[in-house]
Amino acid sequence: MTASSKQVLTINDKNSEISINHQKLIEATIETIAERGLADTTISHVAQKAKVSQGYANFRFKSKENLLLSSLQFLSDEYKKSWQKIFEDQNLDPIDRLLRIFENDFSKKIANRNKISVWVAFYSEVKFRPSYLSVCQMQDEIYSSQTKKLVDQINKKTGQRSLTSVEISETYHSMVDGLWQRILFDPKIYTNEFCKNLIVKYFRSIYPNETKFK
Amino acid sequence: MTASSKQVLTINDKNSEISINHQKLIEATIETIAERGLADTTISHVAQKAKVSQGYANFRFKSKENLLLSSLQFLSDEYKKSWQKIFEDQNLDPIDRLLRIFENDFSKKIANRNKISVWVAFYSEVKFRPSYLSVCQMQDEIYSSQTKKLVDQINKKTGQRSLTSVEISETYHSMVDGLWQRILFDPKIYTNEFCKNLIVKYFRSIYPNETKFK
DNA sequence: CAATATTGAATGATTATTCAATACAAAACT
DNA sequence: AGTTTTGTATTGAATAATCATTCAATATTG
Repeated sequence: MTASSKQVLTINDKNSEISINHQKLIEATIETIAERGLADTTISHVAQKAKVSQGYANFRFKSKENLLLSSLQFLSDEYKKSWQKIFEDQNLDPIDRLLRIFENDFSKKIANRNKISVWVAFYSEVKFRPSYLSVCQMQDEIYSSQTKKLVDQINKKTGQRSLTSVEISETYHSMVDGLWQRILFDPKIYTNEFCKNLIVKYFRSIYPNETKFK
Repeated sequence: MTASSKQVLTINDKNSEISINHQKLIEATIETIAERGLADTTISHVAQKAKVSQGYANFRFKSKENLLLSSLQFLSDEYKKSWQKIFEDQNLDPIDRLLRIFENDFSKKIANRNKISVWVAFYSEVKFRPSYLSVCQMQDEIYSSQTKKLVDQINKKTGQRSLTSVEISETYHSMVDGLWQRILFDPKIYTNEFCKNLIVKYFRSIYPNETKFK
C-alpha cells in the first residue's frame, strides 16, 4: 500500500467514521420508535442505543426534531431506492414489473411490523409538521406517477378499458397503505403472503386474461 | 310541572351535568388532537378548550391516559353506531346496504380530516398501548364479519365466483383505511367523492352486471 | 349546614438543549 | 523519534422548560 493510497484511505475512514455516527443515530432512532413509539422516543434512549452521549446526539443533529426528520428521510430514501430499481429495470415487461413492485411492497424488508410502526408514527404527525408532509408527498408523487404509467402500458397491452390507469393505480396505492396499517393490528392474519394474495386477486379480476396473475 | 317530575328532571339535570362535563372533555380532547396532534395534546390545552380547570380534567378521568382512551372509545362507538344502523336496517337489499356502508365510510361526518387525524394518531400508538389496540380490534372484527356476510349474500345473488367474500371484504376494508390516510396527505385530490368513486369502480369491476354500481 | 364539585397553585418527574471540560488525533516543531 | 501545539470530537453535568398529578382551599348545590 502506497503512502498516497493510505492517505486517501485515512480520509475515507475519517469521513465514514463521521457518517457511521450519523447513521448509527438514525438507525437507533428508527429502532427506538419501533420499540417504544414516537411518543416515548427521547434523545436519551436513542443515544443509549447508538452508544453515544446524549449531548452528542443533540449536537450532531442540532435538534431532536431534525434527528426525527432525518430518520424519516432515510426511511423514505430506502423505500424509494427499492422501487426505483424495479421501475428502471429495462429487462422487465410491464406485467413482471408490476408483480415485482408489489412483491417489494410486501417484502420482509419493507413491510415488517417495525418499519410500518415507524411509518405510521410519522404519518400521524404529517398534519402538524409540514416537513414530514413534504417528505411523504414527494415520495408519493413519484411512486404514483410511475405506477400510473406502468398501468397505462398494461391497459394498452391487455385492452382493459373499464377502469382508468389513475383509478387502478390509486386503488392499488390505497390498498397498500391500508394493508400496511392492518399488519400492525393483526400480523397473524395479515401476513405478507395474505396481503400479496389480495393484491394478485385484485389484478387478476381486472386483467382476467393475464396468466401471470396466478 | 309537578314536584315529582321536577325532581326527576333535577336528577336528570344533575346526571347530564356530570356527563356534560364528561362529554365536553372528550370532545375537547378530540378537537385538541385534531388541531395540535397527539404529541402536543396536554391536559392543560384540553381543559382550556372544555372550559374547566386543569386539575378537574385530571380528577374527572383519573389520568391523561384514561382521558385519551375514553376519547378513542367515544370515536369508536360513534363510528360503530353509524354502520350498525345500516347493517340492521331490514328494508335494504344487500347491494343497497353495501352502497350505504361506503357512503357512510366517506361521509363528511366520518371521513373528515379532523376525525381521521385523530384515528391515525391512535393507530400509531396501537403497538405500544394494548388498551388502544383492543378498542380498535374489537370494532374491526365486528365490522369485518358483518361486511363478509354482506358480501356473501351479494356473491350468492350475483353468482360472482372468482373472489371469495373474505378477499372482497378485506380488500374493501384496506382500501378504506388507505384512502382515509391519503385524505390526510392531500385532501385536494382525495375528496370524499373521489374516494367513493374509487370504491364504486372496484365493486363495479367485481359485479359487472349490477346496475346499482353506476 | 353537609356533601359534593371544582379550582388553581404547588410538586416532582421528565426531557431537550447548552456548554465548559475532556479526550483524541493530526500537524508542527524540536 | 519524541514532544508540543492545535483543532476537532465527544462527554456529561447543569439548566430551564414543560407537564401530569396532587390536594388543600373554595364554590356550589340540595
